[in-house]
Amino acid sequence: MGGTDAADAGTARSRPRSRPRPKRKDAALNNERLVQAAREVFARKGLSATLEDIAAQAGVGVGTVYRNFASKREIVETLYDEAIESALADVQDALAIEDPWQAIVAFFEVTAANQARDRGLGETLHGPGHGPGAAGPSQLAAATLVATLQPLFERAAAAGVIRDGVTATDIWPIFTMLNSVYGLSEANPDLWRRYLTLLLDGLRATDRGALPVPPLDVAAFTAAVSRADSGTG
Amino acid sequence: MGGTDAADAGTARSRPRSRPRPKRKDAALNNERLVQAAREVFARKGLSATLEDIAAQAGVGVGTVYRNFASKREIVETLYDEAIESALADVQDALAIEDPWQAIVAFFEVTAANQARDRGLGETLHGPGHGPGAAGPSQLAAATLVATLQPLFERAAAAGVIRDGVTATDIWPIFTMLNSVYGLSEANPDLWRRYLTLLLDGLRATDRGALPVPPLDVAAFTAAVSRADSGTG
DNA sequence: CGATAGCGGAATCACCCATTCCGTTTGTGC
DNA sequence: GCACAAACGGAATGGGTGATTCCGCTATCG
Repeated sequence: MGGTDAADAGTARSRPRSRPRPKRKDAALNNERLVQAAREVFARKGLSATLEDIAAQAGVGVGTVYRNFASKREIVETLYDEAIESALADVQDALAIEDPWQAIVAFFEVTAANQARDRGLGETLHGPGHGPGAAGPSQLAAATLVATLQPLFERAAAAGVIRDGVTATDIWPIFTMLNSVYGLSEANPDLWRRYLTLLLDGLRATDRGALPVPPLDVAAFTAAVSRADSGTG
Repeated sequence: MGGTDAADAGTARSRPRSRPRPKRKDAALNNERLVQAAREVFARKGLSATLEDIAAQAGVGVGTVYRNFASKREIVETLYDEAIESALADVQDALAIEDPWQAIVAFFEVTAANQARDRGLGETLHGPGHGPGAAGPSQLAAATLVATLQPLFERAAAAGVIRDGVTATDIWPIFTMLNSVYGLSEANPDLWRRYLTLLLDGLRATDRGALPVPPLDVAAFTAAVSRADSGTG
């Protein structure tokens, strides 16, 4: 095996004197091309897309994928490294909005739109993940996200614009639901907005009575997030 | 390989005279026990549960499963044969309720509760299914279901109790969303009711403005249902 | 040109699960 | 009890999927 292929793809250079070869031009191109391809494929098919899909999309063979990345997991991490920070930033953006209710609406719309556009993102933010490889500090991330969201919800509660009893932990189930609906109809890629509207209208302060079941408390929330695995149970 | 094992398991009895062997007592028990085990396992884990799970639950070996059923699919069909009729019956029950809005609420609650209780049921009603085996006339079933639901929604629309623009095809995405949320927290098996309430309150006639995106039309609906496959796309 | 980094993609490996096979156990009829 | 086939358990098999590795071939660089 080549041995030191993947890792130092971008580092290279520092060869003592008389380095026999610099680096082939086409090889350099491929790295960039692969990242792009992976981005597209994961966005479209989710993290369970195969490396062959990605290679094909990049117009190369699978071997080349491994010359640029040590494993599938590494690709995913490369792409979705900042996913969580990005989501947290969305919360901050939302907090910057004056109107407490509009802030919440904006948060959901932006975040959902991102996840609708990029299925891999949604799966990354969702926990241990559905693909073989995926895993991560998602419990931590989720907990952080909830903590960050707290002010958004508290502000809305204080302003009386959000339904009684709605808490930040409600976002997990809500995004789970939205996730399931993003790809329902190819002909109708924005269909999810319809159901987000339904949900938001349900979240809004209302005279229609209390919610029938309490939300997840933080412990249950964390538990739910960490065992978030696909199908079987 | 007894040959004629599976099919006639429950028929027996009428042994003229001098039949070599009647049927072993324990064998008869196992059939019933297996059905029960399958019911429980599919309810808990969904249709992707393995036959080994079922065998274990029944306290027998896999071989015995095959002595009672020709294949996994046959088990599924045995158990969920009447699933669709049952769902249609729920619609009829709902139509029997005077109040048009309460009828809709009742329909969703009953149906969702059934699917929450039995994950296999939800998957069966959901289309081609997530497991290797599953498949079926689900497009047809779904179309039938929508047709059957039509009166329920039309009546509510006529009474002005349902939000403008909500149609029977909306049930597909809604149940898809609910499906994703049934098992979120083991500590909180009724959590889904919280989100169903949110959705129902969104569906109710409201002064909060129109929905942002049109629903699936019947064609798109059918398309969506038939390609309802799991993750990857 | 000649050496060789890089390449494509077939072959491997690792899992997973339905289904089949077969030696062993266990009711049954005598 | 006894003989025997029905039933049984569960290991072996077969097919499928997808990540990862290997290797002969090719294109680039000096």
